Amino acid sequence: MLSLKKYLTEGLLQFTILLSLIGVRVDVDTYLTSQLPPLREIILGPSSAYTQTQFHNLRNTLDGYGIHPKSIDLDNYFTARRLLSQVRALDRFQVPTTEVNAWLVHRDPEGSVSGSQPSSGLTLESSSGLQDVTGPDNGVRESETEPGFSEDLEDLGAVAPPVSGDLTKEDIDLIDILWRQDIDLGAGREIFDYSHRQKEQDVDKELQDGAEQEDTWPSEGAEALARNLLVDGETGESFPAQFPADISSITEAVPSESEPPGLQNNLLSPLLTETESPFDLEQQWQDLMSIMEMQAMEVNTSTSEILYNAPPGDPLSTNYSLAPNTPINQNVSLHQASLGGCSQDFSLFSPEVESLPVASSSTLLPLVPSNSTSLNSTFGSTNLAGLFFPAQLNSTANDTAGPELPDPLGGLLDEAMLDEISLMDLAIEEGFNPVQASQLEEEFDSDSGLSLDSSHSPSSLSSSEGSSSSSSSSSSSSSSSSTSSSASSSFSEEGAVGYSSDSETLDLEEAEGAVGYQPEYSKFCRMSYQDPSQLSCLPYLEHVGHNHTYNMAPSALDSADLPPPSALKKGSKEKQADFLDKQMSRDEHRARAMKIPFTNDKIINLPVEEFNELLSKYQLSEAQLSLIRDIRRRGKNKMAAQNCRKRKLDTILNLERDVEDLQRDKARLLREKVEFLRSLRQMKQKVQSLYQEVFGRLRDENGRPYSPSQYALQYAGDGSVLLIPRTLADQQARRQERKPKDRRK
DNA sequence: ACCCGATGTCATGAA
DNA sequence: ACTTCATGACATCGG
Repeated sequence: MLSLKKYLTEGLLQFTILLSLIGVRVDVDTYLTSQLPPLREIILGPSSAYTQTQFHNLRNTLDGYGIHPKSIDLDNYFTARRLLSQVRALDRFQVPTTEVNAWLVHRDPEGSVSGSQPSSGLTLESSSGLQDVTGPDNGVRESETEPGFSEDLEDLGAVAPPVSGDLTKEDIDLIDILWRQDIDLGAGREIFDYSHRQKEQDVDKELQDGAEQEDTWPSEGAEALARNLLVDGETGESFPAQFPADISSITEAVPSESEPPGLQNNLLSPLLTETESPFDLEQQWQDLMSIMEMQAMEVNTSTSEILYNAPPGDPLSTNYSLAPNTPINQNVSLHQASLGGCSQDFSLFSPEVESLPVASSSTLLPLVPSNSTSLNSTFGSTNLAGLFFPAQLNSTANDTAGPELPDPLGGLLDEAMLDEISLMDLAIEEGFNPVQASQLEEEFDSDSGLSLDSSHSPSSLSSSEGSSSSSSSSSSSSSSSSTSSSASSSFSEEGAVGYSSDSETLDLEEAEGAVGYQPEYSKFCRMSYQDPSQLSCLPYLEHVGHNHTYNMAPSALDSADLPPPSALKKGSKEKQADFLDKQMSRDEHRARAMKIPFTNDKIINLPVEEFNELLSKYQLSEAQLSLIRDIRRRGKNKMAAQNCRKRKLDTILNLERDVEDLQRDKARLLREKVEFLRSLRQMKQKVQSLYQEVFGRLRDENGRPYSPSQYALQYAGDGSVLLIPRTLADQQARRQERKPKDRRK
């Protein structure tokens, strides 16, 4: 029952958290499931975590709403999906190690492949590790995961110092921080702004240095983050600069590397593949589109200059500029980049808009490569990547698309994202109240703590009761189990209290770490163990029974059962003797006064039949019989009371544990949410960059670039990409923006 | 003297 | 009807 209850509660909690993480959007599953396994493997590489996901279920639900396998969102999608799977797994049972492994596997390939994203990979891993911490092995996990996390943070250049490894602590702080972040992150614009600015500031320099990027990124990324953050408030409207900057940065970065085409492919392909946003793809896309549109509107002038007027020295810039001229492989690249999934989300454009751009080849001309059939075909197939890739690159891009998941751009973005995340994490951790963490830990170990305390308290008593040692083993074992339940079990089941020294040693050994965590527990344990009635409960322990203690008192009873005084410890001996004398239950005294021929233990613990037989053997007066019955009643009630109290304690302890577990799970889920948001940001950034590239390559009939202020790209539900006037785009963007907000409310 | 925790006891209800 | 158990309430005891 308890397990089931716990399971349900945890499941509900996790589910709730999951919903919140997803942004209360249930369609996450659809996104996740929509993805094709092979793609996943290609992109992410083999990972146990991914393999376990069930595609078929989700696919069914997709029905035309699915994400294109090659869509840019795949990466985010997979991550989200992985997270979901993990979350779900949590409901059933928590296998920390597996989770951690999954993260590592997933991220390593990216980091390694994309030199530009080392930090991101690290952060992801670390975050995942932290998240995974939950579970029975908390301590171990924490220890294991945290180092990585801290490292990641350092790599990222995170300002905040690594927090202690305590998950609980982190979890607590994380929750608050994450929630705040959610609010902040919820807005897609911020992300974009951030990404743009980063690109502007950092990408240019860092991208150029292929190998150096990794090293430089963390610090710069952090700076960029800071800048972005500052700007974010404003960014809703300050996009203009970003647009050009991004493109320029990309162009520059590509040339910097030895092989521009390869780089481009890497960049594009990874971007496309990596982005997987299972959850709020629609929303994300909408936000992205709106942002992009806004940016285009505002920035177009500047962007156009930057994009089209790339620095002469930059090969990339030249390539890009040329790219429009060479429509060749755009299709291919586009397929890789596959925006199809996105296109659905971008349903913003009305049929009108679509018709316009499509109809007018002039507007779309740049997009429509000679090779490519129509824009719709290329884009519809979900490939915007082609647009981004130069013709030269395109060929390579196609081949490499799968393996090259990590792209320079993605890496850059990821890093930037990671920086933010790391900062967030740090903040969270910092926010984490050490006291709380310590408390959590103590609570965690409280069980063991109980066992220890129990052992101690009994020890003093044990001296008095040498004979009880036999029972002690059982009691000790139960206490040693360390869980409150165990303690309870010892009471209820055996009723015998472990007074023997053995029990103490065992408890100590087993409960080592937990010692002294919570005095309360110790008290509880002691209470439970102490009671003599427990001993008396067992017939075979009668001689040792709780009455037994009274018997032991030298003066008190003349019963032969009493253990030799020698057995008692000297110090405790007298003490106990006095105690026993005084304590000698009133019933004991009364029984003695009434000259009852048998021990109270027997009176209390004998089965009814035997008890009746016993009574029948003696000629007892009414007063004696009455007393005996009262003794029996009181004795039993005493044990019952003890059991009841023990039960209460157990329930309380269990509840505490459950609370701790739930808190841990919550913290982990929040962490996962952060990571998910991170991936979402990355995706958005990638999409934005792609958008910029595509738009930048568009040329009108005269071969001149379109003005971002006048035109914008629209993603149709069918996967096609249309070039439409700004006014229309803005209108559509506004419409879509409203919907998501309304949903949330 | 007072408080508090532990324990015992009683009354009551349920099984 | 009797016994046992569970539990709230109260009393007691010792620190």
